[in-house]
Amino acid sequence: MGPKVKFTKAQIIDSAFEIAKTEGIDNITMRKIAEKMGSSVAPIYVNFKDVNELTEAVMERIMDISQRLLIEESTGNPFHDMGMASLRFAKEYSVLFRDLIMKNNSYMKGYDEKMIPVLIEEMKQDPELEGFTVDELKTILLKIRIFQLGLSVMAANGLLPKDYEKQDLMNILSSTANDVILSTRLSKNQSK
Amino acid sequence: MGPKVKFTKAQIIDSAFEIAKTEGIDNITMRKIAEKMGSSVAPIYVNFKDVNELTEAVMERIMDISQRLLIEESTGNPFHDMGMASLRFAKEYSVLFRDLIMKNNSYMKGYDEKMIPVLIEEMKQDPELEGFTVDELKTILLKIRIFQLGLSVMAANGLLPKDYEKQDLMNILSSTANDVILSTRLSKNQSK
DNA sequence: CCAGTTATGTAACTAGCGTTATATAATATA
DNA sequence: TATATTATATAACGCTAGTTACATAACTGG
Repeated sequence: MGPKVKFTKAQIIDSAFEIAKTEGIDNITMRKIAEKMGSSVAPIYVNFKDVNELTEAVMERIMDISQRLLIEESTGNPFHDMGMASLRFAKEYSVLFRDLIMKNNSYMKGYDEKMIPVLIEEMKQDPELEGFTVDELKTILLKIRIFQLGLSVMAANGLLPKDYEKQDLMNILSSTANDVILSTRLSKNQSK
Repeated sequence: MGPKVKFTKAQIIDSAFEIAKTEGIDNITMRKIAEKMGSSVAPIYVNFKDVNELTEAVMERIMDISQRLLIEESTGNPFHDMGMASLRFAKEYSVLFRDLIMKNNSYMKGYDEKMIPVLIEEMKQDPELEGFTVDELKTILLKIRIFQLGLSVMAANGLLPKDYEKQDLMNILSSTANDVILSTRLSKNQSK
């Protein structure tokens, strides 16, 4: 019904994603994508209504990646998995990470709000966290999430000591998690 | 030697800062500033070579503010002061905070690097931190700085529980600081 | 009071953006 | 094979930037 397709939707998203990954989401432009593909802007407009629809597609691609990272790091320990996935994302896609955090975007917010009750449930099953009230668990989780975010932001911005590797990041994260848990347990027992 | 000055350098920076504060640093434009002042762009170019020189001036203004906050919160306890100042900045200037953190800017980086040795020295004097090695103090400080950054990012992005006030922020910060210190001391004693 | 200086306004130039109108050519179907 | 379809290229339109050229008018030193 027409000539052969030279530039597919997937290629367009790929190119747009490359730009977003290196220059940030706001720097996606129709002309840059076209140049990257060696085409004009015409094929883009055949596949996408406008630039918003295209950036939406790129956002979905980004969410897929963060989902993939979470699966790749899956060990069954939800703290570890989320921490590792978040840190990998912050390090491997630091520009995008900054974009997402900075944009205060609804993807992340909704994701968080869905994950918190799940994590609390997981925590209830964890023998290491036995004996805590739900409120205590919530506070522990909040502290760990705050720390993890701070760590990810530092990693994305190169604010950590030069020789810090991924393993060091995980170590300091789990070390601090232990600090919080241990300390909470102590003050709990003391007040008894 | 010429007509009266109607638009001073200070006024220009003020207007630019207002725009930055509400719309972000990238949204400073010559025409917007002019409109805010009720002038043309001409007075701006008399006072600044180009838009970069102007945004530099705005950055300095922002640094002045963060400095002012630090002084206003000064109680002698460096943890408390930095935490409070950072949290106030994140809450009162959330757009700017996001710009600064996420831009990976050299101001912050240099500031951090200068502050760390100072804080370590202060920590050495703190009776609550007696008996720790310098390496232990460094780890404690790093953990607290990471947590504080995460907390500030959450505050700036409205990611914390709805009813969280400034006092709650300080409470969770100092609570976590205590967790870290207590836990570090325990594991230190255990290994003896 | 005159001349030079300069603060300001106006309008234009350039560049990059999203978008669209038009032309062209390749393909499938009838 | 002829025609309708459609993927692509080109170029233009309108918009918003930063920047600058030019005109105007106010002030000051002589």
